[in-house]
Amino acid sequence: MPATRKRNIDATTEEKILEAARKIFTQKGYSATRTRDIAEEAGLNLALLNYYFRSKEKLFDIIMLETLQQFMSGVRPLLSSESSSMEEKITAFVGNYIDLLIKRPDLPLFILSEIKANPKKLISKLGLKEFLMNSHFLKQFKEAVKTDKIAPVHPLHFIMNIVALTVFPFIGSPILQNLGDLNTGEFNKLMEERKKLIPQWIKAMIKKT
Amino acid sequence: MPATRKRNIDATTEEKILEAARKIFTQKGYSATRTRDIAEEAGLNLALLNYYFRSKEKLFDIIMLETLQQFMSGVRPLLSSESSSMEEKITAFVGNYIDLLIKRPDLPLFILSEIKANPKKLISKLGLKEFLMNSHFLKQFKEAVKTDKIAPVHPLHFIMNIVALTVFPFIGSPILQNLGDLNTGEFNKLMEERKKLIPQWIKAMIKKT
DNA sequence: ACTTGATTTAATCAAATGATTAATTATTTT
DNA sequence: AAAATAATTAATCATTTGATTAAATCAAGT
Repeated sequence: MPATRKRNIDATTEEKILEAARKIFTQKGYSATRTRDIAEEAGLNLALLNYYFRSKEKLFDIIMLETLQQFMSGVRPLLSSESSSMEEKITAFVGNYIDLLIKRPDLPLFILSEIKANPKKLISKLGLKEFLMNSHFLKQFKEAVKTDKIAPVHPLHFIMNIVALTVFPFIGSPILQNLGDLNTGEFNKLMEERKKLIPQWIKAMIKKT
Repeated sequence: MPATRKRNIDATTEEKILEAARKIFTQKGYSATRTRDIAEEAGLNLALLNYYFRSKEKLFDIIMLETLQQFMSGVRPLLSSESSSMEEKITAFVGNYIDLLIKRPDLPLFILSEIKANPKKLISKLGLKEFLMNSHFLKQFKEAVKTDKIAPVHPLHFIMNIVALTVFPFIGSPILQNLGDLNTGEFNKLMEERKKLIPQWIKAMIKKT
């Protein structure tokens, strides 16, 4: 019964497994990771994975839930705020995500691949829809369209564009780094630049012509 | 020896295998597809895969090469043309890709996932670098920066942005369709809109402020 | 019709892989 | 210290999976 174990010194076996699973799963995806890879990465006996987490799938579910929450947690309060302008929200959103993605660049491809493999199971766990639909951010956008301050397009275009400009470079980084002869440090410097640039670009895009 | 076989009526077993492999590989990726899935999809005995293509990996290599070529073929002549303006090239590029991706929406995630799993093997086969670096398109961009017609940013930002706005919606479509309560037809209609919108947006983005 | 070679099938193999077991070691409780 | 419980290990299972084999079927040339 690992759930109520006694020994609990140092970072614990359980945490080692989670850490290794996090690394391997996000790196290779569910199908391509072998439980043995995780055990080896953690420096532990294979049987311990099942002792602590019952199965590969259960372990994966934990990692995936945790990952989705991490991916959403930063953005919720940020887009809900009633006291910030739409532009401020965009700047905060972009800055927040680029910081996260510089630290964990393989999150987007991991999440999108697994959602494609299992949309029903995962999309609800993202909980994006319920949240975004009622967000102050969306209200501000619709209001700006209504009062003729910005060009009228489907809100989804607007959201797609912000996310695309922010997230896509990390999904395409192997190609893009190769294309620009950039090492990871140089690439990240470009991403840092985008924190300022994307809000400016978005602003220019939505301006009425 | 399938290479010099006699019988060759109807679309041939070989083509059936390729068709099935194309479908399953692009749908699930290399690791998650079982050779048995392909055989079943093709309605053929499993042993035929190896009879015709030697191994799962060799079959995959054929599909992947074909896919990368399809992904690049349209764009090469288009960005090389000496007789079109930069704006015209962007419009042609976006239109070309959105048409392709409406037909084959899972190409981008497939390609990007497999490149991540095996960058060395695949990036060279894309052959993007050699091509883009010498393209008329890039020359036009640099010239426009130099003559102060557009805002000076790293060319990679510019390329990222065009590709991101065009391709990302298809990568994120499960989430985006859910978010907007759209069926595939409605989603595609939005993508059609983007053929006109993206060039306008790009134009606005690069305008000097 | 017969022979030859290509194609197809059913059966099977060997390795990989997720999972379990039984024994061992370590820690906590009494 | 002894007993009880928890954690760990090595060995093994059962299934899946990519691949092969040997026999059967089919088409074309003679």
